[in-house]
Amino acid sequence: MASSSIKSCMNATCGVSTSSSGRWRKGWALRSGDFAILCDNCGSAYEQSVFCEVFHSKDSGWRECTSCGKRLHCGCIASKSLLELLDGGGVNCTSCSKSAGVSSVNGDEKTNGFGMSKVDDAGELQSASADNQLTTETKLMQLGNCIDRIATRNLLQLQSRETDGSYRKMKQEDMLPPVGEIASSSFSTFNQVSNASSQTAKLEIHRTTAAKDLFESLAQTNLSISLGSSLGNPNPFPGGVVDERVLAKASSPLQQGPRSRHLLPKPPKPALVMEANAGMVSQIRVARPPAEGRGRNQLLPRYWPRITDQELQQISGDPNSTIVPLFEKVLSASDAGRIGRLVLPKACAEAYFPPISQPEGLPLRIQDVKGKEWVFQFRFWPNNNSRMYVLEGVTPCIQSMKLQAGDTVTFSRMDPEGKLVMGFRKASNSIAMQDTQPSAIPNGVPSSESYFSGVFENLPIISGYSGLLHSLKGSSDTHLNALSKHLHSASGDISWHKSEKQEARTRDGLLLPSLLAPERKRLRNIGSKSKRLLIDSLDALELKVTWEEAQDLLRPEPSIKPSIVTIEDHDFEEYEEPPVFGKTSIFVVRSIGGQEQWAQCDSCSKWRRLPVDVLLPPKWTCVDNAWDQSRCSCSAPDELAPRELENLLRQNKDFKKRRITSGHRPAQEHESSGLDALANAAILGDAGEQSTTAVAATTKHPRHRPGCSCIVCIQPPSGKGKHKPTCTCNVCMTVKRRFKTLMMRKKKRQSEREAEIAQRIQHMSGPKDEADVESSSKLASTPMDPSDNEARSGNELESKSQTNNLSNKLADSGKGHLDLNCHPGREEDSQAGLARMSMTSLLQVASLPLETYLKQNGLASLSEQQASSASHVPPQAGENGGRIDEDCQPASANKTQEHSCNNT
DNA sequence: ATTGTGCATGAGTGA
DNA sequence: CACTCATGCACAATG
Repeated sequence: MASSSIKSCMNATCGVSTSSSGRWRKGWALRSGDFAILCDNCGSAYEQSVFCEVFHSKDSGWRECTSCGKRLHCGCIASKSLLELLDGGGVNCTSCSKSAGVSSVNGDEKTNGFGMSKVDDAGELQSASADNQLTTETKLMQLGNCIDRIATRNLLQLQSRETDGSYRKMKQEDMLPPVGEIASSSFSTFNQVSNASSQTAKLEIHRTTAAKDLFESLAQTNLSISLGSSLGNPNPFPGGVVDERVLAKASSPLQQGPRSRHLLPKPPKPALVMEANAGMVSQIRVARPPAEGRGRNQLLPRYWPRITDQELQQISGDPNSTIVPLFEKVLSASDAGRIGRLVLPKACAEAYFPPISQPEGLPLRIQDVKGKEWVFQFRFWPNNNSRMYVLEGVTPCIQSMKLQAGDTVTFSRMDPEGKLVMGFRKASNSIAMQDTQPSAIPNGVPSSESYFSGVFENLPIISGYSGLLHSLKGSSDTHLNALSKHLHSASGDISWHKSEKQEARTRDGLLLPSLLAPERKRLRNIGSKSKRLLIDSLDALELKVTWEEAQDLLRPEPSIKPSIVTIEDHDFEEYEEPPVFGKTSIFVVRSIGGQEQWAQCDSCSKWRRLPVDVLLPPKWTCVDNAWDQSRCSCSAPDELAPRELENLLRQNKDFKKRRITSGHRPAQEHESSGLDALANAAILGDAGEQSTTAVAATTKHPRHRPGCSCIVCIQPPSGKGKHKPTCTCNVCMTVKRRFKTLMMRKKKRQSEREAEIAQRIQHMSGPKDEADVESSSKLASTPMDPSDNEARSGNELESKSQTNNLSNKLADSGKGHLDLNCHPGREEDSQAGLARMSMTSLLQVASLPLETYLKQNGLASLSEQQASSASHVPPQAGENGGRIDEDCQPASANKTQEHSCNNT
């Protein structure tokens, strides 16, 4: 992975700047809400703010390949001629230009008034159909690419369709055969949106019989279809007749090329998913709604139904019925609120619900997926000169489905009864589907997940995000678990809508931003148009997790020595060289002493023990293991027994899980300050020591929950230096007090345990008993086993001697007794001491064994302290001592010596 | 006081 | 710029 400098966001309005010197500063290069983006070509990392759409700005210097979405930054573009400008607008990366099928895009758009790559697409189709065993991914990709392009270019043009009201009887005004005539018997895989594709394709088929041949041949490849076929309806969505206007539109070259792309609505994610009978392929169904209804209104793509066969069958329950997905809507806060009014998209209401002339409307019977029938009042309010349609009385239904804002309700019609059916999709799945589903990348590029890994194979982060994907996909929503499963069967996915594909590709390619940075289009799809819903909790999760992952992985070149820069009394390690993405490793804290880092050899996959302070390059092998000469070769045996290794990995996995889980907390929680992180580290130090090993600490705020608006949680992100070290604002004071409290708490626990252990030893003699103590201390997750401390202190004293100054200061401040609500106005010295420490040092201090910490800081031993405090501290102080009393009042009667103010 | 109802407003979006 | 629609808000109804 090439490295490059982290730079400020290129969007002038973003204002993100990480380093005025242009150098990368460890721990400061990124801040919450920012993340690195990588050039797909050279891997250079650039910083991008979450919300500024650098990549969407043509002035940014970044361009996306129109075909594959590859992002290339200006440097690459300039130096390597990586882009081919298309006549129709947009750009192609050279690889796409060279690859079969795409190279013709230019010509298509120039020569074909319909913007269809008539000849080439057909050629592609033919080529694809030449082999009925379309089993290779490449061919699927090609096919997907082809169909995708067709669909993309024509999707919008097909939105205006006119029917006689019955989806089974279509007007033949355009002299086009019904879709079914062409595709029903054969090409049964197109779903509704892809139905548009098929209809689009139909246009072409009409003109190129070769394409039809292809479809027919495709049918022989066991590509099965969608709703219609699966439910016995040969023509699931025959509403698609292209009317004259459409044809006229389609005839307009103006509609083609870049404009069409630009206009391309956010399509249903898996615009076209083929379902192989072999079961290898996902069958996410994305449907255009049937073009029927009175309104003739074009449905915004955000309302297009996306329903899987499973969902449909679940809805239907009756194999003789045909479910016609009508539309869906992501619930807004007000929809899901207690008001019980679900705002219906006007076009949908007018198209698919009974016509109402009076505002009072009429009761509407809608069946849910369980077969339960609900009656809602379907009505409208006059709104300006328009109407606003609502379903009233939906609260019970919403509640029974356990839906909330961000979840999706789907409306379908069960034919021939014409019964309305309401389904739902939980937001997690929705997001999983929308954001993480693998896309079939054209030109032989593997589906997103593999592409993910392929492009970033050197980036351990991939697995992490992959894990995130999986976790999202693995949502508990029973209605879409099947869907989630399908998401993993990426290899079979054939095609996506082009823009969708690009988005997916872009996201995938972006890696960090892709998951983290909600694109505008995507946001639009996720929820409302309102900014209020732009970031839901899961988005926040993604953002935070990714950012943290990025922080974990951005590291200096191992050989580079930093210069220390003091900024606002904070020491930063500053590097001339840009960061690299380092190899992930596993940190463990052994109860028997010391911390360890374990890394896996890229060559032999053996795990090697490393010093904790070692930063590894992205590629690392045993040969590079300069720290253990006995294991500096891949031939050297594993140091870990399989069981130990398993344990190690499992704990690492658990840690990641915890991390992801905690990522569900509001963004604010992640934005703990450096001191907060330190305090948290202290906590995690406790927690981590509760087992034999502990994996690295997190900066998450452990004691606050979603919605917490406490002074700590609401503080700004770290790294921006909004609070000076001498700042005595409530936030800073609270954080500092908290840290001290935590240290004291740790100390107290330690002393209690030590006393307990001493007591046991006293009562139980003999080596067996000692062993029991040892084991029980581990099993009972007793942190800070004194023997451990002794064992570890030796190691750590040396390596962490640098932290002694800080520790002394911490200890000084810690000598006082704590009251989190007091205002230690004369704390500045200790604060300054804190602030001057690098985060690394702070974290190290926080993870020091208490005994070491106390010794280093000249504190009395625990037993001594206990003895002395016992004589001074009133009984109630002891009762409170175990908890952090952040809320205690300065004037509290509880204000014991232990909690007395530091400013005394 | 709480909940329900209907309308108004304005951000966001597509054409 | 017109339109959609999420939500705010005032007023009414109800407990």
